[in-house]
Amino acid sequence: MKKDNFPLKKQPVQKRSVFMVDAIKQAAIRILKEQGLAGFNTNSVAELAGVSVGSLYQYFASKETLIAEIKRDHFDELRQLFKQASESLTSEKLEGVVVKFVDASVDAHRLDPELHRILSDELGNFEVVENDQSKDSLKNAIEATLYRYKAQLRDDLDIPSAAHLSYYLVEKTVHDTVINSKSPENTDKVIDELKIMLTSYLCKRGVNAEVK
Amino acid sequence: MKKDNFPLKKQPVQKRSVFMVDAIKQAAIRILKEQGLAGFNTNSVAELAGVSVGSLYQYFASKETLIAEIKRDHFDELRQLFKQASESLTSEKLEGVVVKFVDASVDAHRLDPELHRILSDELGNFEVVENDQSKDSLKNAIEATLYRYKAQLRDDLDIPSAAHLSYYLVEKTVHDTVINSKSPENTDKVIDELKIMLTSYLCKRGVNAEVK
Amino acid sequence: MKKDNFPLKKQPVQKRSVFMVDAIKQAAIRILKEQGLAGFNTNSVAELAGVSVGSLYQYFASKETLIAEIKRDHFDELRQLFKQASESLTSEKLEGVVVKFVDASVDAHRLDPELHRILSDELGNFEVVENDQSKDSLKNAIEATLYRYKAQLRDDLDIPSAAHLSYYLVEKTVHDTVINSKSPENTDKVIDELKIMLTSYLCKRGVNAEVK
Amino acid sequence: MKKDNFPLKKQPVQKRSVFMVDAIKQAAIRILKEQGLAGFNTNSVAELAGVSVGSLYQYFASKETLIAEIKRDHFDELRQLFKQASESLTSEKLEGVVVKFVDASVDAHRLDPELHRILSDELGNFEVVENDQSKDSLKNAIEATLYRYKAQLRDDLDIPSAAHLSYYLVEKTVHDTVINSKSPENTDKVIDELKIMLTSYLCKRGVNAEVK
DNA sequence: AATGAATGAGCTTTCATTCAT
DNA sequence: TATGAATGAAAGCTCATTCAT
Repeated sequence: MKKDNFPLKKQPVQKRSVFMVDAIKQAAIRILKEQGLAGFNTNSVAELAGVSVGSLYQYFASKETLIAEIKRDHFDELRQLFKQASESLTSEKLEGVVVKFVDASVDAHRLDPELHRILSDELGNFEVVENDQSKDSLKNAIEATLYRYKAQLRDDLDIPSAAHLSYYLVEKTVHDTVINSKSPENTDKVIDELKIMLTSYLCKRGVNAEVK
Repeated sequence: MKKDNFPLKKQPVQKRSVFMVDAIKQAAIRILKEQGLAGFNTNSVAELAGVSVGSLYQYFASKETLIAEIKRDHFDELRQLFKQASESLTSEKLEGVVVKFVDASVDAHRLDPELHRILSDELGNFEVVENDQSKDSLKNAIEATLYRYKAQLRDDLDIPSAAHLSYYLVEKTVHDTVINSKSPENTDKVIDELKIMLTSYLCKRGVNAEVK
Repeated sequence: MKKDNFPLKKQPVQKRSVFMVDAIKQAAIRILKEQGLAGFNTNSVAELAGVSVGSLYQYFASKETLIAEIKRDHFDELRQLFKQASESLTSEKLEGVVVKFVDASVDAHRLDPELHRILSDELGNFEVVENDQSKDSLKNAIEATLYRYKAQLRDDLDIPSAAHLSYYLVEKTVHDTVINSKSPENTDKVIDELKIMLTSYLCKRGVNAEVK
Repeated sequence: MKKDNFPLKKQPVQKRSVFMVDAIKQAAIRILKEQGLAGFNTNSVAELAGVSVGSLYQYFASKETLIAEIKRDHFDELRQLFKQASESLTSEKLEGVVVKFVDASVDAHRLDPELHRILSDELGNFEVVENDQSKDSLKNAIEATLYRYKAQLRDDLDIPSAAHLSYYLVEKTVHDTVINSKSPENTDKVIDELKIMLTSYLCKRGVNAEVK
C-alpha cells in the first residue's frame, strides 16, 4: 500500500547533524501526536524542529521516509523491551511467564501511548520495509515459549491458535487499556484480570489464584 | 481531536434527496474501501456518485461531516446486531451467552471488514459526536449480562473489569482475526479458542468442553 | 526524452471555458516569448492569464501538456500555410515553385518568430506525440514535388538528398534570417539570394535571372 | 535575455585551482550532455567533479557563469578550427575553398555533437558576453574570402548577402545533418550535395562536377 | 435545487547559494 | 582555501469549498 523508504538519505556523521536528525524526529513525533497524520506536513515539522525544510530533505528522502523512520524506531524500542523480558525468563512456572509478558507489553505501551496509537492504528498499514520481525517475531516467540512450557498447558490446547489468540489478547487489550485508561488503578485492575484470563486459559488447572 | 460535525446540514426530506444522500454515501464508502483515506476527496466522491460537488455540499457540510456520517452509520449497524443478539438471549447457560455474543461480533465484523478496518483504525480517533451509546452501550450490555448470570460466574470475578476485558478481548481479537484472516477455517479455529478462553475465564468450572 | 501529453484534460464546451483555455495559452505564449522556458511556470502563466492555477490544471494536465498544446498549435498553423502553398501550385516552372515554397516558409516564420525560435530551438526535443507529420511531411512534400518537376532538374541530382538539403536550407536559413533580421530589406535580400541558390542548385540551366 | 556573467570570478593561478576549474567544467559538460539543461544543477556538477559546491562557487559566480564558460570554450574551439582552415587556404580555386570550409564545419560539429546541440539549441539564446568574434567573425571571414576570390564568383552576386547565406547554409545544414545523422554514408551524401549547392551558387560556371 | 467551473491556500520537493567550520 | 550542511524561495500540483449560472 505504501512504497520506498530507505533508512536514511545520508548518515549524520557530525554531531550537528545527529542533533538535527533528532530534532526533526522529535518534532515529527510531537506533531504526529498532537495533530495526527492529517496535521503532519514537512513544513510544520521543519519549523517546529527549528530547521529548514531543505535540511529535513537532506536527511529524509521524503515525508514517508520520515514517518517510516519514526515507526521503525518506535517498534524497535518495543521489540527491545520484549527481548529483555524474554531473556529474563528463568525456568519458572507458566504463570510467571504470563505475568512477565503482560508486564512487558504494558511497559511497551507506556513508552509513548499516543504515538503508539497513531503508529499502529492510523499508520497501521503504512509499511516499513526493514527488519520487520516485530509483530511476527513476537507471535513466534510466544508460540515457542508455549511449546517450552507444554507440560504446564491444558492438554487439549491447540498451541498455534493459542499463541495467536494470546498475542492479540495481550496486544490489543493492553493497547486500548493503556491508551484509554481513565485511572491508573483501573488500568492495573484490568491488567490483573488479563493475567488471570490468560492463565486460566492456558494452564492445566485453575491455578489462577497465585497470579497477583 | 477533530472538529465540527453536525449530523446533517439539512434533512433530506424529498425522495430524490434521500436517493442522492445515499448515492453519495455509497460512493464515499467505495472510495474509502478502495483507496483509503488518502484517496478520498469530495470531488471524486461526487463524481463516482454521479452527482455534482455542489450537491454533495448541499447535504454534507464538509468532508469530515460525510465521513462522520459513514462512521456513525456503520457503527449503528454493528450496535443493531448486538442488540438483536442480546434480545434473543433466553435464560440459558452462560456458555451459550458467550457463544452468542462472540458470534454476533463475528457477524458484525463480517458486514464490511475493509470498511470497518478503515473506520476503526485509520479513522480511529476521528470523533463522531453521535448519540454515543455505541461503545459504552455494548460494554454496559455485557456488564449487565454478567450481573444477570452472576450465579454461574467465578466467585472472585470483578464484574466491571471482566466486562471491560471481555469487550476488548472479543472486539479486538475478532476484528483482527476477521480482517487478517488467511483462511476461513483458521478464523473459525481462533474464534472457537476465543470462546473457550472467555468461558474458562468467566465460568465457575472449566466447562469449556461443551462450548462448540 | 519527455513523456505524456494528451490534448486536453477536459474539452472546454462552454464559452467561458473556451475563453479561459485561450487566455491561458496566450499568457503561456507571452511568457515563453518574454522569459523563455526558464521563466515559464504555471503560477505566472495563471496569474498573467488572470486565472487561478487550479483552473489551469483543470484544462491542462501538467505544465508539459500546456507547452505541448502550444507547440502543436503553432506547428499546425505552419503546416497549414505550407498546405495552402502546396495546393496553389499550378503546373508552372520549377522556379515558380521554389519561390512559392520559400515565400511560404517566410510567411510561416513570420507568424510569430520569437515563439517559433523557442519552440523549435529551446523546446526542440520536447516531443509532442500527436499527428506529428509536420517536419517529415514537409520534407516528403518537397521530395514529391521534386519528382513531379524532374524534367526541369539537373540530370545528376540525387532527389532524396536534394529534398533533404533543400528542406534544411530553406527551413534553417529562413528561420535564422527572420529571427535575427536587422532590417526588412536585408531580410528580403537574403531571401532572394536563397531563391537563387536553390534554383541554381536544382535547375538544369542557370535560369536564375528570372527568379525575382 | 539572460543576465550576469563575468568571465571568471577569480583567475585560477595555482595549479590545483586550474585542475579544479577543469574538473568542474568537465563534470558540467557531462551532465549537460547526459541530462540536458533540465538535469543540470550545481550540486550534481560539484559532486560529479568530486569537489564541493563551495569550491564551485569560488570559481564560478553562478550557475549561469559556469554555463557561459562552457559555451564560450566550445565556440572558441570551433572558431579555432575555422581559423586553421582559413589559414591553410592557398591560392587555389574557389571550389577547393568551399570544400575546405564545409569540411571544417563538419569537423567542428563532430567535436562534440551532443554538447553542441545543447549549447546552440537548448541554450541558443543564453547570452555569453565574450569577446564576440565567434559568429560574426566567421561570417566576416567568409565575406573576406569571397572578396578574395571575387574573380571566380558569379558576376551578379551580392557578396554580403552571399556570405550571410553561405554561413547559415553551412552552419545549419551541417549542424542538423551531423546531429540527426542516421548513417555516416547518408551524412556524407548530404555534405557532398551541400558542396555542390554552394559551388553552383557562388561560381561563375556550373563547375560542380569536380567538387568531390 | 443542482451544477461544475473556478478558486487559492497549502503541500511536497528541488536547488542556487551562503557561511560556519 | 575548501568543505558541505543549512537555507528558503520557488515551483508543480491537489483538493476542499464557493458561487454564478
